[in-house]
Amino acid sequence: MLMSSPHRPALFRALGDPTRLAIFELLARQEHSVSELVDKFEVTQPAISQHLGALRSVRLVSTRRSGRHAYYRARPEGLKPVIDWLRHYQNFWPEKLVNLKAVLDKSSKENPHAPRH
Amino acid sequence: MLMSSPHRPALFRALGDPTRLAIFELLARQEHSVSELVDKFEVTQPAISQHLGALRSVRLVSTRRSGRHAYYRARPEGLKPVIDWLRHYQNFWPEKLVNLKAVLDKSSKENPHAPRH
DNA sequence: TAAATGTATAAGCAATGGCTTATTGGTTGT
DNA sequence: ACAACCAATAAGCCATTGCTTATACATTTA
Repeated sequence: MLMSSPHRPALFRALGDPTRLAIFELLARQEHSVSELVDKFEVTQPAISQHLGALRSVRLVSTRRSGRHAYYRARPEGLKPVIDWLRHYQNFWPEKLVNLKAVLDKSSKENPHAPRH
Repeated sequence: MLMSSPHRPALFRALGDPTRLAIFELLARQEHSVSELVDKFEVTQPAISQHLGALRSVRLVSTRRSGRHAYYRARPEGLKPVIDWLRHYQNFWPEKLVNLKAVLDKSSKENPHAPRH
């Protein structure tokens, strides 16, 4: 049976913990085994495994077993609900306020510290 | 002094509660007074005020006072850190995995939660 | 087989979060 | 002035969360 997409609050909640978000960001850059992740954070292995379980439960990461190692990587598609949600607002917010496509089109190197008000 | 943008985990956390996310979504569609929000949810006025305080603390909403009423509305710019974060991934994820622009270009009818006009 | 290794799960604990009722402060209307 | 009203804050309660240590399970290695 096809698994349903996690509810948006659950997705946001999964990303709402600093350690867990950092883990996700590492896994977005490249696959890591659990023990590799343990080496990179100040928490114990069970804590890492629990964070991975939380990320897995909202389908933000996938896992692959090889021998006694478990390799995790981010699932970019897992962010689709967030993207859809932003697109949703795109439809009824004044374009000038947040033009998602324009933002996404921008080169990432331009003014990372642009003023906000 | 210029206020700094909230850290991403804090932003995600603010959106990670179902009631608070629903409040934000209402405020994204149109301005509401606190008492109007109270009428739309099953929680008490203090609970609503606390959620609004949480959203305000990460700059996702702004407030305007008029007489004894306080009117809140969403701040689309408050979502910019989320958009920037997604764009960030755009730069090092294989395009086929999550082409944000493509997703944003898709017709909204395949989105089960498309906005009512 | 036994020991070591990698990971997941169990159990418990302190901190946090979201709610409630009670109260306060500020504004409007009589 | 007083009462009614709107919203924010205080204080307390209970559920959840993120961590820990202890343990279980599977795999590899000696």
